[in-house]
Amino acid sequence: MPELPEVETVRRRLAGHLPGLVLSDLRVMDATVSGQSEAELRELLAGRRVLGLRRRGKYLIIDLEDMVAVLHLRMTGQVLLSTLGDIKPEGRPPRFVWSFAPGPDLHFRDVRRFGRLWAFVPAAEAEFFAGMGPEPFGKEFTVDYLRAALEGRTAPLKAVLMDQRRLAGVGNIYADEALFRARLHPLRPAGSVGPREALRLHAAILETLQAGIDNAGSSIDTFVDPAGQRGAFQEMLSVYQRAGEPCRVCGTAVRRVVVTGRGTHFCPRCQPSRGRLAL
DNA sequence: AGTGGCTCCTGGCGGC
DNA sequence: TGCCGCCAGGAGCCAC
Repeated sequence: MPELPEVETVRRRLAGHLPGLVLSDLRVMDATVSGQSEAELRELLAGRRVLGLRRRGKYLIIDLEDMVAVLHLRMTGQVLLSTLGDIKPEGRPPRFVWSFAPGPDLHFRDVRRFGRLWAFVPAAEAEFFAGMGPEPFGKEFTVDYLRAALEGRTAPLKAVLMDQRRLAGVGNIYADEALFRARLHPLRPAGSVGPREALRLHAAILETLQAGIDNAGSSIDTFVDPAGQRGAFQEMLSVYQRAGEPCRVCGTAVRRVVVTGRGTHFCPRCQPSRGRLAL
């Protein structure tokens, strides 16, 4: 599940290879990957030089001369670069392929086909990302911002953390891990979080995301970087997908509940509900 | 407006 | 051994 750390891992890898190359051609094997046709995408993108790579939340942004391409990996998206390792054919063809001159091919693989590609002029970018919450590592995401985002809300704390309009980049894995680190119960009403707890949560979000980036992401399911390498953060998870296993801090069995349709993992002892919840 | 439920998609896995 | 049905989840959409 590519979240901010996984997309950042992809961005850093590509940033060492793509800038300066010309996107010479592209082929779309699965038309559902974009609302734009292969011909439209080629018209907009082909022949342009790559200027750089950015990330916004879980979106990967490829800056080209006078044009922007945006890719969302969603659940199972993989970006593979042929110079970084042999791209071995697997059962399913890539959803699209970009060819660079001189040099490598970029394959976008995506088993569950939720990933999406967009292309537009730079002037359209602000509208594209309008309504998206601040970057966790940006200046706007302060403790005060977090407190205001939680204040008065009855929705589960975890649901607010994962709401991309409130905060960009946090998904299911890092929400569970950040809440564990902050010792906060995922089902606490967001508005019940006090000032000291918000301070802990703010630090926990940043520390958890940074640990994910430092370990090249979590390869829980299919995530690999553009060289086909797995991340290592899955080996350090405290609660995510550890239901029934002992908490690494206190030994209590990790519990699993469903919060807004998402598997949610927590330690009932380290993350007490403070009597507000019958759990 | 805030909240929650549904949908997309398919490989993998549990159950019988 | 084989097959059916269910599950995972980011984000958009819809209903209340």
